Amino acid sequence: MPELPEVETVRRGLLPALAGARIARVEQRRPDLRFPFPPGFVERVTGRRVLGLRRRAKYLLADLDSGETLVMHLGMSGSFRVDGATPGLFHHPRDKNAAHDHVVFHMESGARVTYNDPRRFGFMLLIPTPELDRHKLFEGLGVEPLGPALDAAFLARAFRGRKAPTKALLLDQRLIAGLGNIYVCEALHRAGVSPLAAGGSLVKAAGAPTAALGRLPGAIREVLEAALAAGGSSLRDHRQADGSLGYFQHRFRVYDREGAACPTPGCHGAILRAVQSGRSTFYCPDCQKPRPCRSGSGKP
DNA sequence: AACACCCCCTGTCGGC
DNA sequence: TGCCGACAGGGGGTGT
Repeated sequence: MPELPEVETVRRGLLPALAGARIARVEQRRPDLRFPFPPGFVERVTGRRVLGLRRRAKYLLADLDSGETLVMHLGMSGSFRVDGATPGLFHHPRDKNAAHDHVVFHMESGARVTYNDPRRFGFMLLIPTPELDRHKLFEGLGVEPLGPALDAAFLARAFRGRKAPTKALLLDQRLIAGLGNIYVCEALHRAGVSPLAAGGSLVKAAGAPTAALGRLPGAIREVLEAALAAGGSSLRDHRQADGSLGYFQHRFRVYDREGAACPTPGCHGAILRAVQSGRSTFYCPDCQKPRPCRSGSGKP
């Protein structure tokens, strides 16, 4: 499930149960997820108070009063469920997946925060809080797509001279941190940019962004904001921490819509599926042409 | 350096 | 109905 809007939605959902709360007990039900849990994981987390819950890219960061930060990544199929403290919210179908409940945080308040992850591509680490920015996982991370650093000039600098397709560059967490396969497809469509075009083709010789590249930051921001407002996308029954479903998946314009009519007004194209670096790309070949002709004169 | 490809793991879905 | 391959929101590692 988890790209930026989903991880941020999870963060907000966990806030009431975690922020300022003390972890009374931890159940770690297996030795590893994608990576082994850090040595002494249970002991280092038990009894700690959670000072705050932040997000960076697709990582959740719980700052503990021990001076360590619990770093959590949801991988492809990770999710959190909160229950116990506020009865009567929403009853999650928990039994079905209980085999994949790998970590349970029992809060002092009585709330239970359960991490479930069938594919186990997620992971948890403990890193001293002051060292986070220097840690291997974070030091190379790119800009936050909803932050002020993402603009046309930034993309022009990042894309200049690059032969990799635009899709691959937008997925590269070292450039922009937080986008995933869905929202890259959606943003490219909204901007009218071909996912197949070389990144460098969107930058003029002098290093200035083309009109097409200029539309991308706004398109990225718009689609992320809209997804956030919808509580993220709920694919494969994925739920928010309170058990509710995000509904942005109903607003996908291209993702997983191969063969459907392009939703761009006036466009008569049909959505295609392509494979780029082993992952599906969905796009409209008519309004996402390699040579952007949507604005400006269209001259070379 | 930059890019393409493989892999980790489980579940689900479509085709035969 | 059942079996089998393809594919899934991520990203680390390796080989060219």
